Amino acid sequence: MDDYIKGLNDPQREAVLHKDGPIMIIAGAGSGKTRVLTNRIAHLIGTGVPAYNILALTFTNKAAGEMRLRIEKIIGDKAKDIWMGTFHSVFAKILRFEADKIGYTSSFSIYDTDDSKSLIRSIVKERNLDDKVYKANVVLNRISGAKNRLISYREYLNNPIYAEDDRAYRRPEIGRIYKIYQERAIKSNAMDFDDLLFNTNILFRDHPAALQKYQQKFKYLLIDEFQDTNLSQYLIVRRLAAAHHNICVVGDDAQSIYAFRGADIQNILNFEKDYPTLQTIRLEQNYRSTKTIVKAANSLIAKNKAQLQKDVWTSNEDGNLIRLFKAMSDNEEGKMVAQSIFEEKMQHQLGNNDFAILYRTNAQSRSIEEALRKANIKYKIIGGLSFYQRREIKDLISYLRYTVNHKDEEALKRIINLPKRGIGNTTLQKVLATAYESELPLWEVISNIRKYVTGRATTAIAGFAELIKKFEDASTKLDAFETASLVAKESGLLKDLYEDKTIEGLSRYENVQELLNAIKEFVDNPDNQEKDLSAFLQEVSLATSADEAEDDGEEKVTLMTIHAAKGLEFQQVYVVGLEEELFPSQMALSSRNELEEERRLFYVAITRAEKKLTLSFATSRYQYGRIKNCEPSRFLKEIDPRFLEQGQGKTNAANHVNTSFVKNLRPQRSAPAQNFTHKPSPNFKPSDTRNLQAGMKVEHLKFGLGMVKAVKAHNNDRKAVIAFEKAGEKTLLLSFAKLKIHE
DNA sequence: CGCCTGGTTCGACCT
DNA sequence: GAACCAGGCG
Repeated sequence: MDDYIKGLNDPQREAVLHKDGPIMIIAGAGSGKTRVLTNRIAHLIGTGVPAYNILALTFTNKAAGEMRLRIEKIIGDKAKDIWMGTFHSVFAKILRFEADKIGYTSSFSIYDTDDSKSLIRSIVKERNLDDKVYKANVVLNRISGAKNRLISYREYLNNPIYAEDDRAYRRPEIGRIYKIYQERAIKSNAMDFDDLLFNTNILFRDHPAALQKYQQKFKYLLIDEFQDTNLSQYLIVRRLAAAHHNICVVGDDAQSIYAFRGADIQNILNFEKDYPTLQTIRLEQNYRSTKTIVKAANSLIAKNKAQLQKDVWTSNEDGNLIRLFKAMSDNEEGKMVAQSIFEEKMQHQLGNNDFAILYRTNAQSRSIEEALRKANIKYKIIGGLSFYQRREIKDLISYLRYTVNHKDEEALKRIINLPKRGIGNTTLQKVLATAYESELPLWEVISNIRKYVTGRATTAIAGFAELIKKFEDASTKLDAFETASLVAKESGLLKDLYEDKTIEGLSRYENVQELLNAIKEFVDNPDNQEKDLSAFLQEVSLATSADEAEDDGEEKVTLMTIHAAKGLEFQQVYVVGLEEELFPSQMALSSRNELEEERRLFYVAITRAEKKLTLSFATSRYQYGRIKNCEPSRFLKEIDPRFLEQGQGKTNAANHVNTSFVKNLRPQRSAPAQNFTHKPSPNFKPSDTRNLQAGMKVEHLKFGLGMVKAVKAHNNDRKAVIAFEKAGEKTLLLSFAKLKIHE
């Protein structure tokens, strides 16, 4: 037993040794939560609980994998039998087993956000609604919000509150769209992300035998990052725990940052009501950060009203004060950060891995990346456009999805004319309309196209149907990798890419190869019990951006959003873009709840740092291609100034920024300048010249995408693209205002 | 049908 | 700046 509790403090030990009954662990930032969780699971198994009776729900699949490895180190191979993963991946797996009970087949597709939005767009169009009012994003958010609260479309349509609300926003048709969306998804044998949880609830609600089976299987439940579960997720675990009440939740209300997708702090607050015998343990000692960082974080989060009483402390050293950089522009901010990282590496013999740069939005990475590249500092970006979102990858995946599931309408739309085989939108619409009107399955219409539709494109469609039949046939005889290779080749996708000799085309080709490699690995991995194509597709659809492995052995600075940084720690952390309307974001300003969530987000960012923390903001920044003036974030003023460099005794942090750094970082002069000599043609219409200033010099001309030349101008610190010139047509000049001048 | 292009719009964060 | 769309033309 000593093995499990060696070196733990009292509350940690208590959390590990507690075995039966409900327990809630409130784990402050850096309080050794992962260690407690792993040791607790190891202890359960060590005291006789079979590994397959344990279900551990984590926030990312990567976190699950790492935890499994750590448990394996303690108890060995048995750890393989623990069910571990995200809510979505675990319950998708269960739904595959039980699909027939809820009107699906086990090869159901998982719609990603793009698929969902595309489906909504077609419904809005079919119903002749105004797509300015019924924007796909808005509608999807509304539907998603309902599903996360377990409101079906029937309930939605019958609920006067929703109807009232939608009418107030002049979107009365949302309930109808929800209904059609859902019917269409079922017809396509497809579930979106929210359906995975929603349908699990339905399964457990309507099929007591199934529920019982999983209750008996999962005798011990552990839920990590409990503060970020939504109602739908919570009800699933509550149902599962109903038989044994062995439920352990771990979370920190101060780190709840996913309210926007339905996470509900009430889950933590209500937990005690649902489990009166609940034992609550608080882990308040921080092992990660310096006193300065812990206290600064506390001083910030104290401004929030809605929170559980907690006193996070540390016995670590005081450490450095928190640095604050003020930059003139986002580009300069990048330079300061790059320069600072360079210096820190030199002074303290650190590697790139010791640094992380965190930002509020993915778009902010651009200026930072540029600066790091110029400074020759290797970096990696977590998140952003993921591998699986790339066009060529989605193309092949759509083929695979359609091969496995002929009902998958969104996949069909993507591939039916890819590569071009002369099936245009008109034809596609005709086929879809035929299927809807005669209430036939899509595949029935496509595979017997001449029976239903006449016209030129029928030959092309018949050819397409042959192709798909061939793929389907292959999938029954070959393994997932062989099938996918065949599909890539015979569909013509690979050939298209191969013939594209541009740099872009080359990398696309490589990406497809990489996807095939991934499938090969999946097939060869002995830990995977199911190796068919749909198992692979399921895994791929639910891969988190944080899951993407990228390991060429080189040390790199990590760039990511704060959301993606949850659960991670770095010796030195830079939080950039601390400007009002960016962080906190514009939209959060009007609502106190949202403002408090932004504050928690900043709290998460600060508490990622072990030794040194640097905050920065710019006084101007690009947005939608134009310059925006920025004010320092209110959050900077909320940190107790005693913990900020040069902050003694003053109240306004932003006024005593360390500016010594700025002097060394004047923008460098580049490229020979020449006077701007272009004469605007009669067609010249200056649409936006806000960034165009007197005295600007033309820096260089650029051949951009296609046939367009860009004329760029700059003076000392402003840079602007002021015109595009169409090749061949002398001087059709349009005016734009941009800051970017490189490349 | 398919390509080109000019116009328009954009509420971040993630499964 | 990028993604998406409508409209025009070969």
